[in-house]
Amino acid sequence: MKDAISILRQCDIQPTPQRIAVVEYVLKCKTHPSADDVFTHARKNCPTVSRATVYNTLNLLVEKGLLGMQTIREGAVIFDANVEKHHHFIDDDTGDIYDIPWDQLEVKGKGKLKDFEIFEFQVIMHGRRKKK
Amino acid sequence: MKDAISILRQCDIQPTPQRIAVVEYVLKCKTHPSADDVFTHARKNCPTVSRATVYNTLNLLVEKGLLGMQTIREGAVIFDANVEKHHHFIDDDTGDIYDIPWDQLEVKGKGKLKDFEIFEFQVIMHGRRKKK
DNA sequence: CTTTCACCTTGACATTGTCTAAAATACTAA
DNA sequence: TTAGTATTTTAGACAATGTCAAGGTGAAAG
Repeated sequence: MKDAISILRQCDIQPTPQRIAVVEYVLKCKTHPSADDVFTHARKNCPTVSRATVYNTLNLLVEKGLLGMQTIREGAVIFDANVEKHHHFIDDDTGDIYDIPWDQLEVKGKGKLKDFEIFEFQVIMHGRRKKK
Repeated sequence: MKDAISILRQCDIQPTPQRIAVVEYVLKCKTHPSADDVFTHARKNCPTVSRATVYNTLNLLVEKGLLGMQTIREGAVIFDANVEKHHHFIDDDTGDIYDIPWDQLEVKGKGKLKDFEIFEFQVIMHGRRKKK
């Protein structure tokens, strides 16, 4: 992955130490962190970063298309470094969220919804991940 | 629709005036109200009902299967008097949420997800409702 | 009448998220 | 370099969502 500074520059965002700390965590995070998760981890590399800056930076990244935002869990929005289209599976036991590749599922019948213009869609599944 | 008192009795919930006010609004509501919406409307019929009682009653109804709960909108959980399986369409302009009948869409490929045991799923769509 | 029990209310509390004012920092131009 | 301007950051206030505990109310049973 490109380094945080190039990524920010490429999107016309000034790379400050605070933003770098946020980007370095959130864009290489394999899980689906909440804003507070990002705040906690960003503090490790940049102990002075404030909550407001974390929120500002996350919103900036989402605006620029570098980060996905999902409202599939109760209580807090979660962020997703994977900005490719994909579906989501939520393990109800652990709360873990898994990305499901876009081409694994096919949704048929959207053409029948004459009253609706669909910009985007996804399948949300709940269940339990099988033990290996 | 059956009256609120019978519905509550049928589920072994004591029908108090507060609970009746909540049930009467939320179970005949065609939209997808938040807990606060329910609170506001229940107050009209029962001006002393408290926020805590509204939350308690809503959680009871969800437990008993009389009410659906969805976490598809930012900021607050929404409730759904329609407890049949269905999909959801969210109008990004207005924030309105529409139920999409279950048999209008078909999701194929779930069998390929060998690592996951799916309890339930739905399609969430975002877009704009076409003007008539 | 008193006890008991379920219920309700109030208010405290934690969490998420936004906003503002002021301080700190970083660019720009002479 | 220095002054001036623009951008960022911070701390704290604030509002909204939701849960919880403590105490109050009221009805039924003995």
